[in-house]
Amino acid sequence: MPDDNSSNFITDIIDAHNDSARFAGRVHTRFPPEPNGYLHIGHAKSICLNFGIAERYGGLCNLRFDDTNPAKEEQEYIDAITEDLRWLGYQWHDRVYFASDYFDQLYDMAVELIRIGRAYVDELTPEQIREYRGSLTEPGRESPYRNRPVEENLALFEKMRAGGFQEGEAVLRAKIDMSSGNINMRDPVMYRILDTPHPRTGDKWKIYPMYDFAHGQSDSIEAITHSICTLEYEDHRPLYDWYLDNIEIYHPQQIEFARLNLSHTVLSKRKLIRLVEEGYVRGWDDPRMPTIAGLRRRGYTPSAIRRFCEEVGVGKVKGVVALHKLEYHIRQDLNKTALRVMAVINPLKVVIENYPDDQVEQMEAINNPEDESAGTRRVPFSKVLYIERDDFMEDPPRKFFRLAPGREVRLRYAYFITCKDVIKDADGNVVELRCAYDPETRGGAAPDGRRVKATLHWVSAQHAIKAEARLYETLFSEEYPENDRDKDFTDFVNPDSLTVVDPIYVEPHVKSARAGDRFQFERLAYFVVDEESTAEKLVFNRTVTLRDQWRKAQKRAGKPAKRRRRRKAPQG
RNA sequence: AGGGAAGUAGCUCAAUCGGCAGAGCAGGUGCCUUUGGAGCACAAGGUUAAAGGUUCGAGUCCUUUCUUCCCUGCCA
Repeated sequence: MPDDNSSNFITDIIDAHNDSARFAGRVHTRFPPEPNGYLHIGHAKSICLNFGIAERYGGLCNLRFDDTNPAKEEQEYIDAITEDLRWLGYQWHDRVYFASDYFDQLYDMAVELIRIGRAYVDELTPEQIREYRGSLTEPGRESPYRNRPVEENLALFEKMRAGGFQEGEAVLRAKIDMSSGNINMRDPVMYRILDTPHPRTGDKWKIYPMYDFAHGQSDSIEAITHSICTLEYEDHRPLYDWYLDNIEIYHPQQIEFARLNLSHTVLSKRKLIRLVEEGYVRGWDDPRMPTIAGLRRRGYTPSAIRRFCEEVGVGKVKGVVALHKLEYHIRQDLNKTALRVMAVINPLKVVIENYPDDQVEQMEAINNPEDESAGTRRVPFSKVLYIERDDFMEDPPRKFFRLAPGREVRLRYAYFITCKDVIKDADGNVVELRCAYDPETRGGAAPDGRRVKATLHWVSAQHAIKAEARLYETLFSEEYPENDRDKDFTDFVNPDSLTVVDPIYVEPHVKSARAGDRFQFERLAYFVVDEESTAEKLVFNRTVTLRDQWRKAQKRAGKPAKRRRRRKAPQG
């Protein structure tokens, strides 16, 4: 956000560069996704950082797809990433680039390194290359092909390009230092042979540059000033610098920061793709996924995600941010903007005995107490209602202030009612409440000034519309599903991460809601209309529950909130 | 003595040139309420990983130690 004035170690570096005029005061960043998966909340941090810094300094931020490995990359991902970025609200105008746009230039740079004796074609097998590389504590050995004459290397590299080798038969390597403590400097591979068509260049190339040989030069070509990446590239910076220095082209500054980790989920593409392919979720945009597409479908807003990213900040310390911090921001946002509506998820029938059989009243309700301009609506009230089953206890504990036999409570925007009788089935389950209302309390206030301790939400049984609710819990039951070395993270997938309740009963006002509309079901949670909704039936995704101090109080008292246990969806 | 990096409140981050260690969230207490779930107020929370040194003064500078993380793809 442009109004974010907080400094961090990256802005300190940029300020120093500006003071020394290293980049003549320019600030130009880039967001470089590889199109091999969907964007997730961790990418959002990088996006906010790169675009945010450009904005802050009046600079630019490019979108660049890092598409150097056609074996893994697909057009589907390019499209999805573009859509997610737009949804988050960032602008790159016409500055969308592809590393593959630079394949010709990269090839020329490679030829140049061969010419000056700093690159060679190696015909060791992949296994041999691994052996020759040495280990973390032992130096590597030089390849027998390392000192071929320039002309031979030139000819061989041309043969690689022309398809004269099979995959794995030859690579182009930089000639650096096989005894370096930094393994990335032990003659890294620059080009490998891949007989795979590329989504953008088709069959033109048989050889593809490695990340290290493509990224820095792409930054250079685009005149990037600050190339911000994650911590695992710290070891690559000497190589980033080496290529630029030896090719002798404009030299941006690579800066590494700690990627985002979030509790109760995983944020690596490799793991997310497993969740999708192994069927733990319904797809990349499953509302339980930490992907941008999943969060969008879950009902998250771009501004909540952006504020979250601003709040977690940027540093070099690896840590895990608690999921509740993300939830805090979406509640904060939705509290100000979501329309309030009444809905009953787990119904208990209430009959108002002294209310006229066929009477229907339209009660005026406030759409959003946080936003007067949202106006009011009318909610039908009649003799037979549903309230939330959790809002009644036959034998309530001391601090339970809701409905109980003989007790009076308020029905929101309607009347005070008193529970007169409890009707049970043969098994002793409560199936219906017989209540009396006080006609003097219409609208919810008593002329005699008497007060009630609770206000309940309700719907009129004959007017309520039926809908489906998808209640989500965390995707993983463990806070850190990746930290058990003996178990696979999928062992910790939460079996209760999705509970479908069908039907729930919603006040008729929402009948015309459309996919993407967000509501607060009062006293329960925020919900968003899912794209699978039809004209006949709305489907609601629970974005996040309201903060629940009753449940918290129960925990504190050491009594599990028995009546609040998640119930199974009714049949049907 | 393989290379690289990081240690400040429960979590995520601040702390200008060396000058009284702060904030948000979580947790706590209380107030209020026609959402008991909104809102508000208050308090608490620290041997700045440790030891030593320089200094009138060290989270910050120097030395040593400890802990944790990353690196042996023809992935990015």
